Amino acid sequence: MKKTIFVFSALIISLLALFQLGKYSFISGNTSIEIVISIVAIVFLGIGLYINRRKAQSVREPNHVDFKKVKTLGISDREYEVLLEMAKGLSNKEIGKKLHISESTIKTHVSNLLVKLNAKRRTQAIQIAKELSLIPQ
Amino acid sequence: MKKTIFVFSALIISLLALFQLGKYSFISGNTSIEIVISIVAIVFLGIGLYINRRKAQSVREPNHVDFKKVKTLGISDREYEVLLEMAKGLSNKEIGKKLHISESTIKTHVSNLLVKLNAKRRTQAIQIAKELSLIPQ
DNA sequence: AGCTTTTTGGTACTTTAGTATGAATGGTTT
DNA sequence: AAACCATTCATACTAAAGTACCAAAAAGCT
Repeated sequence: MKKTIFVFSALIISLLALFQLGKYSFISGNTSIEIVISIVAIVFLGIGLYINRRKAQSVREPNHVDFKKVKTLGISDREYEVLLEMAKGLSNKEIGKKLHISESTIKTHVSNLLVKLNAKRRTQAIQIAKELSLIPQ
Repeated sequence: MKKTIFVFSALIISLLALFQLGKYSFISGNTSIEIVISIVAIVFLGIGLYINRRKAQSVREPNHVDFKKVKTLGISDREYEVLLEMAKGLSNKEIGKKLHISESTIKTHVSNLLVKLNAKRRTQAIQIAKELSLIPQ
C-alpha cells in the first residue's frame, strides 16, 4: 500500500510537470496545439490502462497461492503434494501411482489433510483449500 | 466481437470530434488551453479505465457460467442443482436433505452426471465442470 | 389421450474413502 | 544420544460413493 501511494504521488507530480511543459511549449510557439493535446491524450490513456491493470491483478488472482497459510496450517510438503493431486480429481490409488508410494500412505496424508483443513470429505477439503488460496483455482 | 468493433469505432469518431471541438474552442478564444487539455486528459483517462475493465472481465470471469454448454451436455435442471451442491463439498446425504429428496435419488443424479461429464469420480466431475465453466469457480 | 423425458426412489452390490492404530525409517533439532 | 517430526506402510474396520437394474409418479410435448 505504501508503494501504491508512492507511485501515484510520482505520477501526479510528473503529470503537473507535463501540464506546465505543454502550456509553455505552446505559448513559446515551438509546438502546435495538436501535438500538446495528443501527448496529453496518450499519457492519460496509458495511466488509465495502468491503473486498472493493477487493480484487476490485485482483486483476484486465480493462480495466486499463499504458501505462508499452508505452513501456518501445519500442512507438510508431502501432504501439500497430495492435496494438489486430490484437487485434480485423482483417486487415492492414482495419486499413489503418480507419487510412487502406496495407496495406504495416501490415505494417511488425506486423513491428516482433512483434520488440518477442518473438512469432513475430500471434496470439502478441496473447496476450503481453494477459498483459502492454498491451491490455485 | 462485433459489438467490440462497433464500440471502438464509435469511440474513435467521438474522439476526433472532441479533438476538433477543442481546437475550435481554443482558436475562437472562448476557452482557455488548460480547460481543453483537462477535458482531453479526463476523457482519455476514462477510456483507458474502460478498455482495461472490459479486458479484465473477458480474460477470466470466475463467476461466469455457460448455461448453453450445460444444456449441450444434456444435464437436466435437477442434475445441475445436485452438481452445484456437490461442488460445495456436500455429501449425498447432505444434498438430499437440502433438496428434500432421498439420498438414493441423489446417487442416481450423481451417477448420471459422471457419465455426462465423462468423469470417474465426483472430485473429477467438479474439476471438469469448473474447467468447462458449467459452474462458478 | 398417448408418448417422452424428468424426477423420484428402492434393492443389492462393488468400489472407494476415511478412521484408528501401530510401527519402522530417515532427517533434524536439542 | 535422545527427542522430535515427516514419511512411509500395514491391518482392520466403518462410512460413503458409485453401479446396475428396476419401477412408478410427474411434467412436458404433440
